[in-house]
Amino acid sequence: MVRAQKCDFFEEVWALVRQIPRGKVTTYGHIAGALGIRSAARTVGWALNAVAGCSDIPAHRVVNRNGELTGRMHFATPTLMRELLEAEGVSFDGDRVRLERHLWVPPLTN
DNA sequence: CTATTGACCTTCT
DNA sequence: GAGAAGGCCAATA
Repeated sequence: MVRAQKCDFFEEVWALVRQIPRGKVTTYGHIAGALGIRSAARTVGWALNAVAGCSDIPAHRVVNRNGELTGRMHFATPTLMRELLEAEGVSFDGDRVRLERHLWVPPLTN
């Protein structure tokens, strides 16, 4: 499928997102930080966008540092992201996810 | 090939 | 404490 050469960065992101347990959410910064780069959070979003609704990557479980569903506009519908999270048992505070209850930290990859 | 933007975060002023 | 700028990787124009 994807030539793991120029997109190896994406693979790492997908690997972590894929490991996110149901009913939990993680943040771009934690993913980027787990990969060794805490500043490349932007690129993390790109990786998700590349597989948003096209792969087994639950991109809806990835939110920003504030718990806002920033990428909902990139989904099929602007409410799809929230619907999916709610369907998994994730609590919402207004338009934001309760990171205090569903914040999942990814394992540190070497 | 260069410049700009993009689902962001960190750090300095 | 708040605001502004920089930085990371990749894609598009």
